[in-house]
Amino acid sequence: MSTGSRRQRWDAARNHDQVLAAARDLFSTRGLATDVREIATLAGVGVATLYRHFPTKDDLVRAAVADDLAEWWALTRRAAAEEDAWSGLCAFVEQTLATMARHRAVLDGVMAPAAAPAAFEACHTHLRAELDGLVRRAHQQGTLRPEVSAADVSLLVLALGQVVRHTAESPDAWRRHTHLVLDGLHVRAARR
Amino acid sequence: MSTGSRRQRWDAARNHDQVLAAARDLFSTRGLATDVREIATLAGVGVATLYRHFPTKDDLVRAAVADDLAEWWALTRRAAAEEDAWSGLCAFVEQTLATMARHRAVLDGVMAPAAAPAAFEACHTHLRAELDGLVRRAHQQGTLRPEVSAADVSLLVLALGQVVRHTAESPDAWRRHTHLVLDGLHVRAARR
DNA sequence: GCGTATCCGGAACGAATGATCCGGAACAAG
DNA sequence: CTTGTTCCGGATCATTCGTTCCGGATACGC
Repeated sequence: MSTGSRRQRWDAARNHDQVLAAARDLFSTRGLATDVREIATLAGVGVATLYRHFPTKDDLVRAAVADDLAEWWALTRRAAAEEDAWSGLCAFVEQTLATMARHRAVLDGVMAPAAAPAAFEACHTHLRAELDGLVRRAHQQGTLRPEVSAADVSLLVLALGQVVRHTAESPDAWRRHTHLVLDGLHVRAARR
Repeated sequence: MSTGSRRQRWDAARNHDQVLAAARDLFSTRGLATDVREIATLAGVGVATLYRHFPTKDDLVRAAVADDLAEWWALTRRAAAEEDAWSGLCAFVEQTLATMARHRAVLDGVMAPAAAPAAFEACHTHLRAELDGLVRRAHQQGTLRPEVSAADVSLLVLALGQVVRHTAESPDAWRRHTHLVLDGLHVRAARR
């Protein structure tokens, strides 16, 4: 975890890691609005030290969520590759929301209309890109209602993020709600 | 519109009305985060005057949204009284979202988890109360999928509020999306 | 141990924003 | 017009939060 760059003091590297750990902790439980001072305090460090390692709060956010975003994207890529596009779509949505539920900063960053830090620039693009193929395949397989576009699903994810925010303490609640809504977009054998 | 209280200077009453009008304007277009100074400026008045008439920003918000909330509640009550519970439910949701789309402060106030000003205290309660009856009747009439509870619809409204926020410029977009999702909760003749 | 380059921590800055103060202007009564 | 009450407006306070500064402490090479 410590930076491999040469010529750095031992305690500096330790502080870097402690700040990063504290940032991950607070950002994931309290969201993007977390005060930088709190992070520094939890890390047992002064604000200046924090800023020495991460010149901007945005940099800190980026570093704190990088792993989670990477993991999220890996999960969604896997979901998008599923043979059955419908179950892939469900997995995609559920894993996206699970990521948001686990890491409130991701929730904040993805859901914020425009005030989102640069750390989340690529998220919407990524979302749309993966969804495009998945939705197309689901339409081909006839398991997704034909009026539903990729943009619709993308919006739906943001909308369900709001559900996650209001039921953060019980994962079952948002999961149930998500399945309820997704089920409404499903074309079952019983219909038609 | 001017306060009926006796013994008030005419310019004070005029200022009261101008502040209220400015507040309505900016709160509805920019949301709750609007700076109080902007409102005062638009009203052609100093901040102190604003605070003289509305001792707190929260009071100002309350006054600015009171009519809209009343109108919203009237609309939803009417929707809740419809014979066909399903179309009543759809009207309920759509009118709620239309209110939020028209008045961003209402959107902010209702969607905010806990930071909502006191002006929106009763909203969730009201929402739930009206939805309870509506959902029960829809279940009796067999037009709403049986797993869907009033709490689900309540959450759904908040979720769709996020859609409104992301498609604020085009009312068609959120309306279409809303119908898409609602349609998924509908029990049609074709199913079962 | 000692000197030096590196790093640290808390105070302080600057901007945003809700709220208050006070000298003076505007209105109403006679 | 005079006078006294009411009201006004901009400066100001207080708080929050991202960010920077600087005197002092610390680790590392010898």
